[in-house]
Amino acid sequence: MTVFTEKNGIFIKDTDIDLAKTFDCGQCFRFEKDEDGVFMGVAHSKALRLWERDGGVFIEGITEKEFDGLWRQYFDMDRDYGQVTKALSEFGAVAAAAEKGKGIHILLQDPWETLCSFIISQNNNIPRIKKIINALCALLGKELAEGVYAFPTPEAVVAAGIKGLAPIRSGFRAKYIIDAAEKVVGGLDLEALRTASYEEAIAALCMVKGVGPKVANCVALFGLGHTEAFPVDVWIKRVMDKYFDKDFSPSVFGKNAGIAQQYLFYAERYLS
DNA sequence: TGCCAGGATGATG
DNA sequence: CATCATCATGGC
Repeated sequence: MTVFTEKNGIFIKDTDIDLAKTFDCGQCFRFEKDEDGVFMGVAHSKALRLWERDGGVFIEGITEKEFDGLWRQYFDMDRDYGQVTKALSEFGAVAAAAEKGKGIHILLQDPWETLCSFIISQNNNIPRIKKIINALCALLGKELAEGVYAFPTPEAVVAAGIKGLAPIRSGFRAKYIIDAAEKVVGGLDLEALRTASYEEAIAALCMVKGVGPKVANCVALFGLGHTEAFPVDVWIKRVMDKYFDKDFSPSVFGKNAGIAQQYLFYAERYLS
């Protein structure tokens, strides 16, 4: 991967990232592609526009310094994803997952936003999840540009209260969102869970109402960077039982086990 | 343990 | 067109 500075942004050459799959694989709810192939969304309180071009990716309006300071980690550009797909492809039943998932990168998202988003995602479908999150941002988030809103701070959510959240129509999840916001404002240090063990992070996240092992696993993977975890006792077990041999061990994926998990999730709709 | 909590969506009758 | 099951679930 090489980064070049251009007139109004940076161009990343020699990367295997596929933006459509990365934004559409269920890890992220805030990016949309327009008819010209431009992806627009908000991450880490910045409005972003980017697109694929000449076998690489152009990101508008950022410098190389900003890329190295934040976006390189956000887009997980320094991992060898070839290793993940190679490991997956060695299991006959899920070789298709490796092929389908090729190009997915695991985004390192803001932990609070990730926690909130996956509380909203529980027992829910992607169109409605996106709708609720967009409504939440428009209601309580800072306006970054015309009609473009940052994800609201936990303080803003606490201030709104459960009645204040009524317009976003999150249903029974509103009380969980409030509890998460109160705990974060009250000192739950999500950043600190990045360096904690996966088990400690899960335990801490499950203290929040509405957060069980599945939601916690998503937050640990997408918001905290726990890419090494492949928890066989949550959702993934269903897929494993279906596609893997009984003696399969996720340890073959090493530090990329959590990423293999996401490839399977993305590909599962194509495996039958 | 089983039932319940929005509402969108796609399958089925 | 109506009805139903499902949803990366958790709480009580």
